[in-house]
Amino acid sequence: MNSSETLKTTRSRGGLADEICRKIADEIVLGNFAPSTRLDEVSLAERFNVSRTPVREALKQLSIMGLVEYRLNRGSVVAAMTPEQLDQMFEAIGEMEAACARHAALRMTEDDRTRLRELHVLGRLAVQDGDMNRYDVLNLELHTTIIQGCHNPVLIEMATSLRHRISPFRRTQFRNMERMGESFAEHSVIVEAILSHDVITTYRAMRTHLLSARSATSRAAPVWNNPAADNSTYK
Amino acid sequence: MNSSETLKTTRSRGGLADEICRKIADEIVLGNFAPSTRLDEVSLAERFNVSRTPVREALKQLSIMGLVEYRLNRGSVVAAMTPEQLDQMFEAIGEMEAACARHAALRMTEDDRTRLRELHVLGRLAVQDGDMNRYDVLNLELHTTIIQGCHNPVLIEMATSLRHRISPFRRTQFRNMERMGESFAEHSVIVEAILSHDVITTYRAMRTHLLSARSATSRAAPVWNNPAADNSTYK
DNA sequence: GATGATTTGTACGTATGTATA
DNA sequence: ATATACATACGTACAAATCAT
Repeated sequence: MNSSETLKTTRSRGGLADEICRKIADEIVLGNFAPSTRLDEVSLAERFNVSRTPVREALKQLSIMGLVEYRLNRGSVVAAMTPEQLDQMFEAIGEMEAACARHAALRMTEDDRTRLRELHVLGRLAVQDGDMNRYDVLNLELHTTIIQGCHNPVLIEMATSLRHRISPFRRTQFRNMERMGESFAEHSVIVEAILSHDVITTYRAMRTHLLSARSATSRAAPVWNNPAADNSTYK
Repeated sequence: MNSSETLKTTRSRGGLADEICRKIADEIVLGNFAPSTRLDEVSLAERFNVSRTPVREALKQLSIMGLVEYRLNRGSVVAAMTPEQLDQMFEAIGEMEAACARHAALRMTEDDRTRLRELHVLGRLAVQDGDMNRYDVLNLELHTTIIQGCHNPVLIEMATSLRHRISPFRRTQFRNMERMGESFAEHSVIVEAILSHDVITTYRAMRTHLLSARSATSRAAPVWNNPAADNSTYK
């Protein structure tokens, strides 16, 4: 009955639906639930030791967030994307993050800027070590720092939401050293522009950077939206 | 039992939750449910002649959309915004629509451009007649046309969602002829830039335009988030 | 194409938590 | 501060729809 981590059911407060929502979202974002995976309500309910009700509410929320597709009377699946949709997502992310970065160049606090510098330095070390996994983490943190640097909760929320939506599709972004080096070089321009409050360069460099990331990821894209794909449930 | 429009329940198929969600969203966007209005589950259920279950699911969806605030164990209210939050929303909308407009300048079809021209001409007539209500409608349609002109579903969805979220707060945007005239003049620049594929002018003009709208609306902002405001339910 | 099995959709009841006197 | 009233949270039961055979 007690599935592994259900100890957490110590449950400080109610809000089961929100908790389930977060858990499923994590599984999706972390790649444990792959795109097109069927999300069966009873299985999920059993997995989390709750009834179907909070699971259903969580799935409804996730469908609005775009992480889950909700087909009527036919259950939910982890959102899948055609290469075309992925491209559109990247375009949107580029616009959002470039806007965030522009504001960040004007609004970042000293602490923000310090963290930005630190992360970039750590990124350089990761590149020198050829440690792509570590660079991937640092890359994410750097972008997060810049996004949050705009200090506009609405922009932050939108950009973060978009990042979550594509995360299941970018697990292989840095497969080769070449792309990692390019990425770092682009980061250098961005970081320097932000630190010198140069809004125009910041904006352009961030857009350029995300266009590069777009093509890099698109090239790496396998056959996701396999039409007659696996009906395999996650378990 | 049959409240006025419940005839509509002819919708044989399920999807009640989504339908309720849409209905409540409409009421909010149209201003029938004012910000800070309490959304009582049983009252809503009775109003729509359904049980509380689909209402709850709808409220969860609406909270993710940002139209409703969901406080745990304490029910839902129509999302209210402080002037500061409203300002942040406008900033985000400015970024989104400017991005949409830039893409629209490159991607609009001939039909799109024709419609843009038509709407702008109709807007001029409304200004000449001093018809603010009509201009308000045309203004909305023009912006919608531009947003959709980017032909990126993700950007369109985000921009549209933001517009819905602020709609309860902008019902008094055009109270004076002066602002209407300004708005039309700004539209002229934008429309011309789009029609001549001038991405830079389009982008800058749209940002400027929405900054103007921001200050105009902010100035008109009354005491929305009244702390000890009415607990009046919508009925 | 019809029928049974499985899964989703809705209703309702009870427990729990919050607000109020 | 305690008790009472009331609204929400979750679980369970049943109805309806889809899928497989």
